[in-house]
Amino acid sequence: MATIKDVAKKAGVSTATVSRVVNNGPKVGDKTRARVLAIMAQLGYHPNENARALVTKKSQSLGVVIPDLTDPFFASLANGVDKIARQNNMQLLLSTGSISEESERQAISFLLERRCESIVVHSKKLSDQEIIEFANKIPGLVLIDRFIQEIADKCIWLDNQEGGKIAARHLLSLGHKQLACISSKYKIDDPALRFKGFRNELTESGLSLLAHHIVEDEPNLQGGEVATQKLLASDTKFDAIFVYNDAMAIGAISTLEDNGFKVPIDVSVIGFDDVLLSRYSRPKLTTLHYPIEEMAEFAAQLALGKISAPATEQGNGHKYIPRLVKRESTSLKT
Amino acid sequence: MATIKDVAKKAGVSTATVSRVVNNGPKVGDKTRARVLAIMAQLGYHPNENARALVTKKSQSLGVVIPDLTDPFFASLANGVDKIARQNNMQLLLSTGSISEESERQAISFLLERRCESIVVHSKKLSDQEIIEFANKIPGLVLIDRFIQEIADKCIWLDNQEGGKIAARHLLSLGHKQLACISSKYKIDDPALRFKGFRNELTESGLSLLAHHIVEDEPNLQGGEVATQKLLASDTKFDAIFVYNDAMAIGAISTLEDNGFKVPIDVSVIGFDDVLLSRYSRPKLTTLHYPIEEMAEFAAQLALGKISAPATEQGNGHKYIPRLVKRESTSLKT
DNA sequence: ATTCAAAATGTAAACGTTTAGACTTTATTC
DNA sequence: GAATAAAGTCTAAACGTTTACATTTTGAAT
Repeated sequence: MATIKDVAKKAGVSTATVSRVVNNGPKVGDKTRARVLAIMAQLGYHPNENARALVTKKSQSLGVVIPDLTDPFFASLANGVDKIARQNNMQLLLSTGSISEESERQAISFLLERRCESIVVHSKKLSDQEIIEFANKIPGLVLIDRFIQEIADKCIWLDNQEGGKIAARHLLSLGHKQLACISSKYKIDDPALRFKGFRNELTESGLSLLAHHIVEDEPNLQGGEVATQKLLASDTKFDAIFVYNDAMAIGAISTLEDNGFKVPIDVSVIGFDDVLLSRYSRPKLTTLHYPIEEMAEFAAQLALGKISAPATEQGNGHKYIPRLVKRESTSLKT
Repeated sequence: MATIKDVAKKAGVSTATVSRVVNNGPKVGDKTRARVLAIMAQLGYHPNENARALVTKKSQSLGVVIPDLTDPFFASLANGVDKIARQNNMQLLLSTGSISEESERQAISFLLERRCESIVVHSKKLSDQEIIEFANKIPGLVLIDRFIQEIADKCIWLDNQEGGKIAARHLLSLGHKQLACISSKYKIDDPALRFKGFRNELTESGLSLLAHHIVEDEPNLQGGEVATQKLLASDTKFDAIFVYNDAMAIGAISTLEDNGFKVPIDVSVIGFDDVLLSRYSRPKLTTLHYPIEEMAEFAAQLALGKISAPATEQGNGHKYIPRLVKRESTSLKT
């Protein structure tokens, strides 16, 4: 692979001049520029970005850490970041760190070691402390889907608890009284907060949510099916289900219908996230819109320092509120 | 950010020794190793991967070029590659090059400039010639979802034409005679080959496929809806539709049902790809399984040189055949 | 022609690593 | 305790760039 020296020698100029041509630098004559360009093409020269990053201390890339590529939710997140990266002529550096402490650490380290100066991190397992340390090392680190007080102005997050509350109000307003929940088996904050908000609202209405009203499984389509089977196998009576996310909700509806329940006639189902899929399932899913792509774009701009940082108003960081999207999977209690 | 020199100085050893510790090299005493390790932790030292890549000419990463993150098909592809990367302790370097010649070129160049030595490329727009040139520069480049004779043993591809043939046979065997097609508006090989295989098979059965039997749109859910609306708006009669991919097929079913058609009673619909979604739509989608994740894993291994390369048998490269998955969206003509 | 500023180009150090090869210390054997 | 092998450590060059600063060239103004 040709280097800048090869180009310089063949063009009869110094590497400094070639470098200026490569970077569209200012002080270089027209004929020289043309000659160098020609030779670059002839030699198939591609600058070594590692060398360049080493000396400039810039990586020209925007990093993003997510657990998993196949989950459409994270795909949207990554896509939002990618969009901003392109707008700024940078490339996406994607690092997957499936939800485990060690792999999240590795994923961030990977970016750090490449001296990626701006990164959007989704992390559920790392301790607050460790994330704060990373943030101190990387000025352009922002945290998405999580709130840590000490670095509030670098946090872009969704108020999950409020989401649970909104879901509860919706179901209650439809006249449902026997509520069940399908949750994720993973012990991260999100499900806990969603169901806390949900339960609080029920309590205010004099209803309660008992342990056997909540079943858990993997937060995906299959998990929704399995969880619903568990729910059906128990004696629990329910006329509405609040489900952790859309994928599970669709799995739940699938299983309910396979077992002779009509949604929403017999059971109302409400999901969370509003992934594209929810608009195309039958019945169309009522859910809470999680503006993840918008949040990701905001996060990316923040990471790149493109935003003059309205920062934290109430010390809340950048908080987003989910929005109820009424479709067809919930209806008035019959 | 601490460098190897800082660590060396503080530990009272040379950078060579620190380097050996960092890389788990052999010739270093136990007490020294322990001391260096301690100091590394204390200083929060993270090796500069750019410098390392510069001198070793190894990037420790596995590249993948895909058009888009939000398409579940490509997400699966990337996921397959990611899986192999992890197995080999490498990180994924993902480069998106939405389907345009220039952005595909940029995406590959990005990887090349980082001296990523193994890359899995999905490219539809670059000319054969240009891809061959890249392949010559990068020994570890493999091409997925496309076949180029000159680099046959680096190609992992699916026989789309055979897929079209299988779809046609299936529909014919169910007694359908009035076939329509919904295609992608993008002029790449895949739809062309799928419908060529489909048409050929019809011709053999004495049926024909005329221009007005084929409508095109964006290859996504919305596109499927729009295309179906076009089909309904025309006078074309049809009792079965072969759809370019699952996303469009689900959009199509959605629109058909909104217009009073029952699937599969009134119209059979067959998709292509077998994305996860197809198992959860209602009715469950009959489709052709595209083993993209398996192919991606194979491609990644090939790129990494982990496979002793059974290479090309018939000069066909690594060819995969789609498999019919019968579910609920097709049925006997009533 | 001479002067001088501006433009073009070159020189060389620096970025943070790895790794041959040289050197030093330690342990083993007699 | 000498000889030697083995283990540990260091020195210094190299990787491919960028970029201050120095130098040369050009051309306009006199």
